[in-house]
Parts: sequence; structure tokens; C-alpha cells
Amino acid sequence: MGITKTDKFTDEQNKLANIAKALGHPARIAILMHLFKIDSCICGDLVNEIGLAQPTISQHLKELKNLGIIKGNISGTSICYCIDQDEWTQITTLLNQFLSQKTEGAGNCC
Amino acid sequence: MGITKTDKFTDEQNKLANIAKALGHPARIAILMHLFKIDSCICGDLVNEIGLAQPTISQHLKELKNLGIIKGNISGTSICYCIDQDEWTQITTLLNQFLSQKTEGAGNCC
DNA sequence: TTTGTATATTGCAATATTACGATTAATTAT
DNA sequence: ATAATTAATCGTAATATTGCAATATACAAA
Repeated sequence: MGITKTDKFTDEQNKLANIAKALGHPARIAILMHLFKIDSCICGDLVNEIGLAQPTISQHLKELKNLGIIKGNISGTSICYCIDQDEWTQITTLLNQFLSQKTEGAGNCC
Repeated sequence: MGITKTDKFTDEQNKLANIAKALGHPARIAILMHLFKIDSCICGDLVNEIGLAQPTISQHLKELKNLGIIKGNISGTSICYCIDQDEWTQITTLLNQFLSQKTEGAGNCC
């Protein structure tokens, strides 16, 4: 059916899954890495940097923007995208809480 | 086209995306949470715990197993799944490295 | 105004994912 | 042996995702 039954899960579970899903494509990872690397805004070099067509990059940017992880300003003829540090902190904190879980190992039978 | 062009990206980018993708569904988040919570093995209570059909759960378990994040032993008539702590540590370390990046803010123009 | 440049949107084809009923396989209990 | 139980697999329908060509939009420069 292709549709996820979000009503079966808690808000936290859905939120974590949404974050992970947004990070679940190498192009979006590459975009974020590039943004961190240049520590500045994107002004069009992404299409050259990553070898995908312009509409494809634009679509991936949109998804990251929808999650709130990046923000963009119009700057003349080009758009200026950068990491929203506040959102990034919130999102990574949430993910880290989940990732830092450990099995105590007491009932570990495998 | 629905196919991801993995050859355009580095191994690290593809690996990170694969991990995130595996975590990108609330059912799989819920499965992992349950495994951590009971700190033991699953012996069939997952289908009741999560409200999805048995084949669906089985499919999600398979994906987590493929990533190496959980492992399963046959234990009589039921299967015993649990977190593979070593793999979990490796995977979360990799993700954390990525997540802990920060923008220095120097070129932050948005 | 026209031309050029940069990004977004639309429309579409190919593939992937999600979910589940039906079935199968493997084991345990009777 | 037969029945019951548990989990995996198969087959299939519905929806989502990925990618790009074509087009639209918005602005700048000439």
C-alpha cells in the first residue's frame, strides 16, 4: 500500500522516523556535508558539486527545508541556503537521545 | 525513476544514508525502542505491541537484520531477536560523527 | 525591453516501499 | 501421525520516491 500507518505510533516515534527519513538519501547527506564544509551559504554550486540535475537538487533541498533543517534567503538572482543551527541542534539532540540507548545486556540471549 | 544514484556519492555518504533510511520508519523505531525497553529478546510480542500484521513486522525485522543492527536466534518454535550491541555502537558512532557537526557561523548569512 | 542567469515547479516514467492475505516451513504438543 | 503455534516468504495492490526534461518564475544586466 505504500502508506505508513502513522496513527499506530507515538509522536516521538513518528518524529524520529521523519528525521531519519529525511537523512535517508545520500544526496541530502552530501548537501548537508557541503553546507557544513563551506560553512556558508549555497549559491548554486550544489548542482556542480553533486552530479545530479538541477530539478533533482532543488527537490532534495525542498525536503530538507520542509524538515526545517535548512533555511533559504533570496539573495539577488540566487538563493542562499544554509543550516538552521537551532533546528539542527534540536533535531540532533532528539536523535542522539534515541541513539545513545544501550542494552544493559542482562537479558541478552542472542 | 525511483533508483538512487549511489555511484555519485562517497561510501560514507551512502552508508550514512542507508543507516538513516533503515531508521526512517516509525515501526522500525518502535521495534528498536521495544527491544531496548524490555532489554531482552523478542519472542512474538511485537505483533501485539505494534498494531501491524505479522508479515509486515517480519519485513521490518528483516530490514533491521540486513543492516546488522539486530540479530536473531531460533529458540524453539519462536525466534529470539535482540540488538547487536557491537553493530549498534558502530552505527551510532558513525551517525553521531555526522550529527555532531556544527556551523561555525562565520559565513552564516541567512 | 530584451537577454541571460538561477532556482522552482510541473509532468512523467521507473523503481521502491508499505502493508497484508495466503501460504509455507519448522517446531512443539497431544 | 496430527494438530497447533510461530515466523518467514510469496504475491499483489496502493502509494511514495527518485530523477529529469520541459517549463515557469524572478531577478539582473545590457
